[in-house]
Amino acid sequence: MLTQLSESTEMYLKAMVELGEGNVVAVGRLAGRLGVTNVSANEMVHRLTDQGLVSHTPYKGVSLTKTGQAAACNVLRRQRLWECFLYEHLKIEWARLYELACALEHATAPEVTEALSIFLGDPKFCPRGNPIPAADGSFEPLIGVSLREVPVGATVHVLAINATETDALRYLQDRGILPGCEMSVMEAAPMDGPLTLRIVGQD
Amino acid sequence: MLTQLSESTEMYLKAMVELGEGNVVAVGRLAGRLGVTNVSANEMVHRLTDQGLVSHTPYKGVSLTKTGQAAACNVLRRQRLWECFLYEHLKIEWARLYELACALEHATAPEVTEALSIFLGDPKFCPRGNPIPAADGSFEPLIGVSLREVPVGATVHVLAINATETDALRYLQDRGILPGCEMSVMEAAPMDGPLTLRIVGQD
DNA sequence: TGGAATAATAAGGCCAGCCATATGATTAAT
DNA sequence: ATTAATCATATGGCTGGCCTTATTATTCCA
Repeated sequence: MLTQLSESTEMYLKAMVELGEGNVVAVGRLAGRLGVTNVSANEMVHRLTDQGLVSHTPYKGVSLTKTGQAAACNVLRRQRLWECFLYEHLKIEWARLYELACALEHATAPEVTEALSIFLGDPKFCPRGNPIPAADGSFEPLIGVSLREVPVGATVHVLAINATETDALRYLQDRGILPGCEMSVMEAAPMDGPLTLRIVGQD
Repeated sequence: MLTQLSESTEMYLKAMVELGEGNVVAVGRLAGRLGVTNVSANEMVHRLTDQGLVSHTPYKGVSLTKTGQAAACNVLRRQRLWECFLYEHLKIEWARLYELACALEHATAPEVTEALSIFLGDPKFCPRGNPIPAADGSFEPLIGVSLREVPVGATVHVLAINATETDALRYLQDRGILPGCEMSVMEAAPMDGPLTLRIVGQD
């Protein structure tokens, strides 16, 4: 059924979940995320549509079909299980987990995925704090708040990191901004400008 | 330097080591092993030559250059380390190790390879009995004898399995023909016909 | 030495996934 | 209502890796 999707296909599907705001994603955002041109993303969206993985309403956006959703969760599961393995057992640097696990995920057969999950003790979250979809495809997204929506002065716990680029992750890592960390918002510059944070336990 | 080789390139290089009889391999045998036509293998050999990975003497065969040798050993190292991991930690069926590890090997960054080796305790042999090249590329092939060369009546220990196809491996697995097993050659049919073996400990 | 088997090359084609450039269509905001 | 920005589409092109179907070289063996 999941006839074996190409690496590229898996990346598109995963990207859709990762930036899936309410399920409909603009093709342009997909393109940006995947580092391809809008034209290329558009072509690919057509192919994905033909395969029944997404549905595309021109000028509106793309959304995952049932099948696409299942496939995407499966990719996410592999990705995040590998992140756990690389972090806990191979002691790989936190900031590189996403990148390195991403390469492995496309090469992982179902029996390896499930054996890996068992080996790891069926973890429910990856080292970036994101939930790991279950083997049956069930997947409950985090209930949390984007940092941008936190009022100035409030103190929060970091639930998960959404960034995926190694550089961005390293930036956070260097400042100790990891899941579980506690911080308060000191200042928010206008026009989506920089946030000034105080990390609890640092000065 | 090892600029990142394509999956296909890595497969060709690995195949050359695996069936490297005295280092010069006929293009036809490469094609057979990789399941492509002779024409395709020939084209690919050209590309590999252009990349300085192999050297090809028409009508004679192909051999690995220094660079190609190093790259091939590196692939082999990844392959066999993953075999160890899949077998010892994920409890994957012996006959499927090659196939599943093969997929992972191409997606494995250097730091993952080395961290994996440490995690596994720097194993020297894979579950098929073949040596794992060292991180520096050093690699001493096994000293053993092909079963076809064993005289009738002799008793031998199985040092390593060379087969890579899952079906062939499963055939051996089902008969308990694994590294370490002891057997004697009862009969050898002419013209490279079947061998009749007695496995020590079985009747 | 001549023929069979094997190897190499040439020519044309396919597919996925990307690219650029250019032209329409739609949306949203003034 | 007009316009800028975004999105879609058409066209043509590229690369890697594979394919088939010839045709031509070479090797090896009888």
